[in-house]
Amino acid sequence: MRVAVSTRDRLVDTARTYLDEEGIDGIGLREIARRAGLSHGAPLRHFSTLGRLLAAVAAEGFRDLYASVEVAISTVDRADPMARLAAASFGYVRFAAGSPGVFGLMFRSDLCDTGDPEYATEGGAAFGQLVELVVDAQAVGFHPDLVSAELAGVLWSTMHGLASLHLHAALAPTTGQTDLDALVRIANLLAFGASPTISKEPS
Amino acid sequence: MRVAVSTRDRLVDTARTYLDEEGIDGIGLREIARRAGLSHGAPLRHFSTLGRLLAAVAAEGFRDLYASVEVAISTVDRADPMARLAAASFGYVRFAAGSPGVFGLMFRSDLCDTGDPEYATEGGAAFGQLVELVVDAQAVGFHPDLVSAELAGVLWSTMHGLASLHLHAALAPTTGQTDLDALVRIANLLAFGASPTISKEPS
DNA sequence: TGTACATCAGTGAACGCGCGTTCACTGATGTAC
DNA sequence: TGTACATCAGTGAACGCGCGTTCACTGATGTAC
Repeated sequence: MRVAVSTRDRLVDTARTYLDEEGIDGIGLREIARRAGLSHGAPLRHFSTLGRLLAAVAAEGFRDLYASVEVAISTVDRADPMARLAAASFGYVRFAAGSPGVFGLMFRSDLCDTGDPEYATEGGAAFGQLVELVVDAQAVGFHPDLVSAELAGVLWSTMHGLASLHLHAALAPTTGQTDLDALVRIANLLAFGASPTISKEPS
Repeated sequence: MRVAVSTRDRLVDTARTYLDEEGIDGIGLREIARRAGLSHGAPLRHFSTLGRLLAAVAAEGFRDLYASVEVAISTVDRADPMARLAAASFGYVRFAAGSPGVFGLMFRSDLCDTGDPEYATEGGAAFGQLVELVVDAQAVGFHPDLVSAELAGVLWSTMHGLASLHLHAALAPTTGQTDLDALVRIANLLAFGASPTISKEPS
């Protein structure tokens, strides 16, 4: 079933597809318009600048990241905060692995207009989701003395670093053909002493 | 004392200074030449392409990263592998904080010609340095069952993520005015259960 | 129901920009004899 | 010591490119009366 969709949404969708298929390199107003079957000036009827368009794409990415973490969390025991936190790690890197181009864009402040309110809102929501998980974990004894946001920042950084370096293939030549999930399992082991059940992949 | 230096080295130096002062955005052959007081075509007498020049800059960056880690390590007990590993984390982020532009460039494969042998050599050396530290730590009981290169990859990723997100100011708005060393201390606490002495900054 | 007007998405030509790279050249330096 | 030649770093004009953005326009749609 095809749904009638606004040109605006189609532009964002086209950009997302381009990014994940071709990478971030050739992204631009003209290329997006070309792929959407529009004249090269058309996107500016919907976004005042390229930076705004890309910010909308990135915001959509943060929404997907949020959803990916939700999916991962839903596969483990709701009453086990540590398991949820460990699952969130998998959710994070799976999003990055599944949408490498968008993931790469989301943290490129030279491309996205980070002043866009939607960008800030969605980015904040994704981080807030992790902070909540951390707070719950602290309530059951996981480093309750640390500032939640800082602890969340460190966990986020670990997943972010794993995903970034893996996607840039910076780790592959030195660590071999290691898959990302295996590295996340190690990261969880270091941070949480994660149990085997936690490190299992959700189906 | 000023030392006579080759134009080639001056170009690399000029690029490094530009990157750390102005960021990665306006980098290019013409800008580097301008700052070095040369005509815009001159750099091509020393580097066949811009990508090669930037690869040389990045290679120099890896050498500095290596040195920064060495400095950090030298401040702790040589006979304590865990302390050395924890100190290495500080060395990593200090390099990134001190040379944010070069650090940003080093992992931009769209800008650096990563086929450059010097780039690969120096990058490999920096990672190898960390692997050696990990091997020593494993010898005294730190997750001896894990593959050294994978464990090193996870630790590298954590520091890389912290440095990247911090420099992009992605963490600042949500975690507050947190300084980088504080986050590294938390990361070390999670990974190593680091003692206060380890988390102290080398002077 | 019909007419006049406003709105606005989309078009396509044009502008101005800075880029990486090429090219023919100049001029200084080093080398062979 | 002097001459002829080769080398090569550096110059500056030029090429061709694709970019983001502007602008006057067309044509379809919606609205007021």
